[in-house]
Amino acid sequence: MDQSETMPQTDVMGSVLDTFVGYNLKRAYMIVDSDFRAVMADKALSPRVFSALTLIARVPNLTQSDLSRRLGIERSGLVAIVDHLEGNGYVRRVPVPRDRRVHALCATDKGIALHQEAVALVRAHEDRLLSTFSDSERQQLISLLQRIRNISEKDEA
Amino acid sequence: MDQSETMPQTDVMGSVLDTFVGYNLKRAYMIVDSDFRAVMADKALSPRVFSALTLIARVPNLTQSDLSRRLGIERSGLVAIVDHLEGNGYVRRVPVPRDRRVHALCATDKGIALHQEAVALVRAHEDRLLSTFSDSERQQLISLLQRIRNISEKDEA
DNA sequence: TATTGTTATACTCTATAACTATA
DNA sequence: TATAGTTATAGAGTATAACAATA
Repeated sequence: MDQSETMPQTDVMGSVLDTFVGYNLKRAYMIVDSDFRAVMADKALSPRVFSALTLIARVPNLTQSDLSRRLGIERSGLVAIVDHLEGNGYVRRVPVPRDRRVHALCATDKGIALHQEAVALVRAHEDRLLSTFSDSERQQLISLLQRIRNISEKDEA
Repeated sequence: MDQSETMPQTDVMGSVLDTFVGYNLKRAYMIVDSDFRAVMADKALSPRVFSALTLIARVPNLTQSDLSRRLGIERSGLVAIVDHLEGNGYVRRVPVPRDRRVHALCATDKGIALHQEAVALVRAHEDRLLSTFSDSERQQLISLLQRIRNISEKDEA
């Protein structure tokens, strides 16, 4: 009788958990996320605020609904983010005459400046954290992660 | 004068965000995490409870401190997880005579059975979600993610 | 003194539902 | 009716600090 059918193997060093993509994804995500927060703490930019500012700075006249779709978060969750950016003078909610329900999100000069500083800081943070990765390995990782992102876009369509 | 020095490029299709490892990591993580939760909902196993049960089932006589170090979460956060597993009869906190501070965590037969079902379900969930990945691509992704995990272990040491 | 498990607490991110004002 | 922005609320997950029991 094969014991493996009735009993899980004990694993002392390499855990079964390490064979799951999801577990490795989470652990890696938490490391990168936590380093990001440490680096950006004095700019008061969390990952989500950074992402929002980046899109607002680079895509003119985004609406909040556009932005929520792009970032994959709910409209309701975006309100606090835009409040924060507007409260610190990085972004303005500009009324749109042809549809008075929507606000166009426009980065101020101060917002553009912060965006540029922030991108440089985030690049430096990733360069340092991933200093043992070759350019090709880093690109490979990004491609594989984008494959996962694309799977879910297919499901939605 | 080079405009790229003073103005960020606008990006309409592929965003700068897509060039950051962290952003892709987060988006991919959220997709896998959300699919995991949907699949495991009727077993009431969140990712963290699944991970805890898996280690408890496979590593005999773990203490909570051991487990928290293995999972990379605080001891305080583990209490609710073990409470949940113990409350449902999957795990017992067994007193250890030689050190009365610690509890050995032991999976019950019911816990072992759930663990085995759960591992099969999680494997199926990843096989389905990553069905466009070859075995080698999947292993490559895991290896790259483990490289990130190892970076941080180095920092801790 | 240090460690184990625990409690209390708070913060971030996220989601859902319902509201309002427009269209 | 449907959509944009908003509010209220709740639920995970995480972290920090402090405590009692024990080493």
